[in-house]
Amino acid sequence: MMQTSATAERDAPSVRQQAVLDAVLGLMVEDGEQLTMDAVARRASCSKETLYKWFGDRDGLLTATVRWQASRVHAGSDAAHVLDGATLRERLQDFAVTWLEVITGPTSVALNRIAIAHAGSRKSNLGGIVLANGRFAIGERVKPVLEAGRAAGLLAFADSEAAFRTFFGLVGRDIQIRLLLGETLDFDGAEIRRDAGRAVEQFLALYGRATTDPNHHV
Amino acid sequence: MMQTSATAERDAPSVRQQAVLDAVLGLMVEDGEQLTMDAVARRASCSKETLYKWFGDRDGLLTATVRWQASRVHAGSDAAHVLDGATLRERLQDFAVTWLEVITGPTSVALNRIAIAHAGSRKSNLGGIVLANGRFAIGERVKPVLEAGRAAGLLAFADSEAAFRTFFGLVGRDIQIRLLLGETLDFDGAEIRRDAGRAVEQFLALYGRATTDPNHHV
DNA sequence: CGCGTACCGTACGGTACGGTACGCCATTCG
DNA sequence: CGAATGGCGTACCGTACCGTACGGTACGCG
Repeated sequence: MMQTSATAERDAPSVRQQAVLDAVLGLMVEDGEQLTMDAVARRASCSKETLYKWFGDRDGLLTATVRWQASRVHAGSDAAHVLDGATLRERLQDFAVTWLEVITGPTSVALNRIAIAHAGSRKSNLGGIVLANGRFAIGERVKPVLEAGRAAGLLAFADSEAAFRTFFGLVGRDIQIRLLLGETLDFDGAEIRRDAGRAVEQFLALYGRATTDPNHHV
Repeated sequence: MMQTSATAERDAPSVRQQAVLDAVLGLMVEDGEQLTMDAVARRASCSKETLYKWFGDRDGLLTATVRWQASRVHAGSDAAHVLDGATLRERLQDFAVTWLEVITGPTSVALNRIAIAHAGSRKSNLGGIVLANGRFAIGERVKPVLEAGRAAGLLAFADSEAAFRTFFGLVGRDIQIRLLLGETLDFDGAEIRRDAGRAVEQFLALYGRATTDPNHHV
């Protein structure tokens, strides 16, 4: 018995399959309750049998969807090993803005809701995937910047993981849990930038050595 | 047709009803998946008919359970309007420890999972109840302390809500989302106290005016 | 003693949903 | 042009679970 496409395992989804996964995301965002296989098939204009052939079962479909969404977030590889104070501040600000934009987006909220609901049971750890591509992915990207900042004498900390976690807390605060619990906070870009700026300033106040260069404007 | 007990609405649950709600909590913690009315009836040694008579429907039972758990958390009313640096630090430390103990507890994790899963749909906002008794309740208790600290010249901030949210972020960081997503972090009391202490120090570093009294030991 | 009340245990109906089977059409390839 | 393949639509099955109905029992009260 050859599986026509073992997409459920690891392969990148085909274009048609991506359309299906986008349909799943759409349904998640609209109403996480009626995320049924029939609804997905209807929305994606495909048959349920195809869904099962491609993704195995419902969990496989959800897992593929989470992976698909995760694969979109990755972007912007990093360079610039030499840091001055302004650049460090700028990089941190970028991370904070990006992170806030992600977690306040309806897709992230819906996806995290599904993953958290699933985390109660044991099978198919969506939570692990979301964590790996969210919290941990951003951590692995921020920590080198922090360490570069330390190497440049701009930051002082012993444990980069601990430093990142503080940064994480200063940026996110109570926003994610409030959104997940159903509160409707509306963030425009200006608000996010303001929040991110405050978080970066606070982080630098806690961990900055030279209080960043004095001739820093705006 | 008189309802024998309109408990579903607002009254405090009877002792027998509390036992039922504790059974629900037990099932939530053990395995949020099989939280079925049959399972609750079996666990609580009562009939399903009684469940429906007392709580109306499944959502009513869940809502009553969330309220019941929420009613337990409230404790320790506050006094001490005059603050010195050591007392302020101690109060904040207490709040941080209490909060960390709550959110890392299995009951809180299970309850938040249920509420978040429910927050996707519209009906019966468990999320609102959890927010009101968790995030917002602790906020309303911390803010007066912060304001007293400001009145005593120990803290400097414009918006007590914003100051509290920073405190919240410094204390919780990524802990809650990681737990909700299924990661198994084990915190003992020592770890929690260490974390709380770090958060308080960082908060005071950001918002403290006089760096708290110099002859503060321990 | 007999009756009502409250509750337990359980069986049942209705329904929603995951998963499967099958008929049909379109495209492609020999 | 005929056959095969892939996929859509749909009907169908089994099951899980919500909500209800019903029989049986213990207890209080006239």
